[in-house]
Amino acid sequence: MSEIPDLAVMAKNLEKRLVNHTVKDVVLHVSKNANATENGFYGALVNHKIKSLCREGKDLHIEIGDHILALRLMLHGELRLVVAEFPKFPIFELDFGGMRLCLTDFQSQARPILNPDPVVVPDALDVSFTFFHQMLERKKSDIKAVLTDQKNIRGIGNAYADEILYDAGIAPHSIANKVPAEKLFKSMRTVLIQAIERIGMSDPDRITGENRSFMKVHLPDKLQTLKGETILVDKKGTRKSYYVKSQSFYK
DNA sequence: CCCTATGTTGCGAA
DNA sequence: CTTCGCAACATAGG
Repeated sequence: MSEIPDLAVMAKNLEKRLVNHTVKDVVLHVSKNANATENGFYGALVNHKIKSLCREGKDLHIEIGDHILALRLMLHGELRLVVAEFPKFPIFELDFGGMRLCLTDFQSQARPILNPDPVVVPDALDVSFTFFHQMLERKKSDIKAVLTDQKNIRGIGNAYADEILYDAGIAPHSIANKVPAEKLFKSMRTVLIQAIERIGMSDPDRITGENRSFMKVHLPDKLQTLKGETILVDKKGTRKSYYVKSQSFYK
């Protein structure tokens, strides 16, 4: 659920809280999706300091000693910094001796990844226009499916894809290689960067959850946008797209 | 009780 | 072979 903006704010706030803390213990509560055993995480991470923490696509990357610990939140993963609490649905935790960082997920899909493979797919906020344009040229599927597929560009999910396409005035089921690439590229950056700024301002200490109060069209409970446009809903497979009539359909 | 939410995976179809 | 579309999985909370 968490996409680039929420994760970016989370990463910044967590970094403030965690840099220079030493990992004293690790607990792997749910191992089925992890790429290492509890002993593997323990050996790599314990007695090492947190050097930095950043967002990479939809993952958080924590640099600990000479290792990278990636946390992938999937749909419902949440992070909490706690002292005495033991949050429900624990997946993994880093213990700093008193304070603990807990990854939880009621669907048990969130996972810790030790030393993830180096990333080759560019992030939506790092990708060059040239690369983005060439990637779109190769795709004949729905533009929305292209934007949300992490094999193309990383970090955008169902909700922000709707917001970006609304901003660009492009209908979600347009054919990817027919849409105005430059317009879409600009909207992608504008929407994501503005959301990071707004969430950062309104939730200066947020380390979990998401803030969708700034969304303009991905509004499951509303019939109209703030501008009074009727919100249309389309279901393709089980994914819903929210958009308005004025978004052009390129085919 | 039934429905909703959606990231990711994997398979069948084109 | 490649690419696309969709079903399947996970399950708390409304």
